[in-house]
Amino acid sequence: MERKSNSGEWEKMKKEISELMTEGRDYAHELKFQLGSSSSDQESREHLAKKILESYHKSLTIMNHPAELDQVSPHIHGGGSPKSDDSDQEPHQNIKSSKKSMPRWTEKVRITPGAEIDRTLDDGFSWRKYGQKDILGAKFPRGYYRCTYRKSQGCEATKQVQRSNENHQMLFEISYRGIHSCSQAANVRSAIPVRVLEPNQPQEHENLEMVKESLDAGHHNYNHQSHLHQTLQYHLSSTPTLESNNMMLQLADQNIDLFGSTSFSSDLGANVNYDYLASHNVGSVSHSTSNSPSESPFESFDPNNPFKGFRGF
DNA sequence: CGAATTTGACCTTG
DNA sequence: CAAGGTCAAATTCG
Repeated sequence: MERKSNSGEWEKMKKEISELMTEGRDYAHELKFQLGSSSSDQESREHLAKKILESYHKSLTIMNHPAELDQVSPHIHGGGSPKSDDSDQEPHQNIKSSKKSMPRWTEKVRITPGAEIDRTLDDGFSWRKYGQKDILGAKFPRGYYRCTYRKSQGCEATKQVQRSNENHQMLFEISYRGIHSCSQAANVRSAIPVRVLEPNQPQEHENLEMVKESLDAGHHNYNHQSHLHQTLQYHLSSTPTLESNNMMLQLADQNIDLFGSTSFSSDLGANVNYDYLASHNVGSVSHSTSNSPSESPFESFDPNNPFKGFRGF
């Protein structure tokens, strides 16, 4: 065998592949999510599939033709076209974890009237709102939140909360970015995306099921998924902070598996419908302040009742 | 009075 | 350039 070249080249290649694979994973996450969601169009799914294939292709190309590294693999970030090279001007150094590489995922939370919102929308983390923006085509503004402990503990986790256009029930799309590194991460159970399925799922997934299966076929190891989840919880409850963070990063890599089969039935009653993940929270910082904040479109459903005394875990 | 939110300006990105 | 994302001063909350 021919060792390709110096170790620098190898490292570079390794990094590129890693990024590509990460990108592919993220797209796969999104696709997986959309497959499980009733609201996603064929077009975006195809787009995602294309992106995934692209990632594979590039990775393979790099491995087979390391010389072309520079051309093949620009840079990856979610959502956009694979162009742009930030090799030139860098306004700000990304010494810290660049946002690009942060794990991202989205969940949808539906709330039917009568649900205990305050409790339902609380993922256990403390969030601090830092912005709100009107989004084109969206009826409600999008809220931007970051971890309360960003300053004190350098926790970079953020999330965006978007209420979907007027539906009968309130539907929120919550996008998370970054993993909590704050001390809260050790205490919050579901800092990791774990899918929660409702018993009465829509019969939407008929056509999708095939695609889904073909996806799953790639990593057909259903059984250890729940094991993974258990491992996670174990770590979360037994490990203070940073370790669990690493743990979660690893797990973030395995989300695809987790989504596949891990399922709970919430004992919250029929009011709550988790479309995706287990962790969520719609913006209202329910830990230190405001319970019935203002007339923000998010809290506008203001439950006159804080439901402070819900049963513990 | 300190902490959280609001909100318009400013920065980034496609 | 426009849409999205973030900053930060002013304001509100507890």
